[in-house]
Amino acid sequence: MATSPRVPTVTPSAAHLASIRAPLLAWYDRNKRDLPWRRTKDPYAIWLSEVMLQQTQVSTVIPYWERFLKRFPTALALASAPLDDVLAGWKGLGYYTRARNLHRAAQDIVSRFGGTLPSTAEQLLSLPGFGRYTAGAVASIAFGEEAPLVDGNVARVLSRLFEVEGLPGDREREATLWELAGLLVKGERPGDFNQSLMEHGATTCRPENPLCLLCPVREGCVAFKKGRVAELPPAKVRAAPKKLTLALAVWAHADTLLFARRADSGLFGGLWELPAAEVDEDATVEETTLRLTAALGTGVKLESLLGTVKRQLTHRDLTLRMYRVSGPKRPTHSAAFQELRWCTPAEAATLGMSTAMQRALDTVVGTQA
DNA sequence: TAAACGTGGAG
DNA sequence: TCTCCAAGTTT
Repeated sequence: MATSPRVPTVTPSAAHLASIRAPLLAWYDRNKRDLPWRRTKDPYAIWLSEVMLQQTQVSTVIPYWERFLKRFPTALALASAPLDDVLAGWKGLGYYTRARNLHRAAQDIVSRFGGTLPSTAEQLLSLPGFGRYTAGAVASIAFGEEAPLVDGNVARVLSRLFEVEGLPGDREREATLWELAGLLVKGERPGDFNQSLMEHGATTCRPENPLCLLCPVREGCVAFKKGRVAELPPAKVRAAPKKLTLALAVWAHADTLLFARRADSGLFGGLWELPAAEVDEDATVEETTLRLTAALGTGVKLESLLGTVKRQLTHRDLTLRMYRVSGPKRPTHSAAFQELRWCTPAEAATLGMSTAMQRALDTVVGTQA
């Protein structure tokens, strides 16, 4: 099948590339932040940092990274741990599929690579949770491969430096950015260079109010030259969050409450919760009773509304309604959940649980006290 | 391919 | 309070 040659949007000269690479690397050596994962050469620890940093801010990640590494110090330790423990270690970080993929990848690393991470981007790409970015990051930073990477920072920096047009997600734009990143990474210290690009984007070439006066590569920046820094790259269009209302069953027995583990896929996949059923925003008590009865597989009676928790997720406008419920027969399993368990709030605190659910739990436990 | 997937920090 | 978003991947 013939493929038409793609016309490059930009064709930077060797001089232009050189005017960026060396100054940026030198700037990085002088200005890089002292981050804990920059003090290690352990590929596993570096991989962990890259996964945690996906869509997550540095300051949030630091304590998680240190705690997780103590609990699961090697790929082998992680592979051997129960998924439940891994999710508990990820508790509160969000995007929980990352934790499940991390766990699966560790098991692949043990079974396919003898417990040691493979060293090339191409091999890493075959592991769960490794996309193009993470493969390039681990290959270059941990193993010194001249593998490019493009994250949000790099996309912004390169868009400005080379005046790359197009909206985030545009195919041709993405191809151009990866091509530029691939040209720039060739040379000494590819891992440090990749990090310099990201560090520059995070601290200087920021989305809003970039510090162009402090920029080490201002001379080579087409957007700066043309006064287009503020308009490149264009902001991404974001879909309005959809409403999701969940009725939560607060079923008390002795000093325990009923908890359920969600299905592995979808929102809060694999996490524990007060048993939840989706309801209409304006659902009646009868409708809510039916939904919770169906979810638990046994008849329940709604005693009272104990409270409501609202959370804003990126794509969801989440409302949690906590209902005290009772019933003639206490369930121990249900088709709607992977597992049911009666445990005390203290025991529940050690389970993998979303922050949203933790808030709901704190609310009802406070209500009962 | 567009949509789904969490959270807390910053302005 | 509210909007935007931060070192992306998966389906």
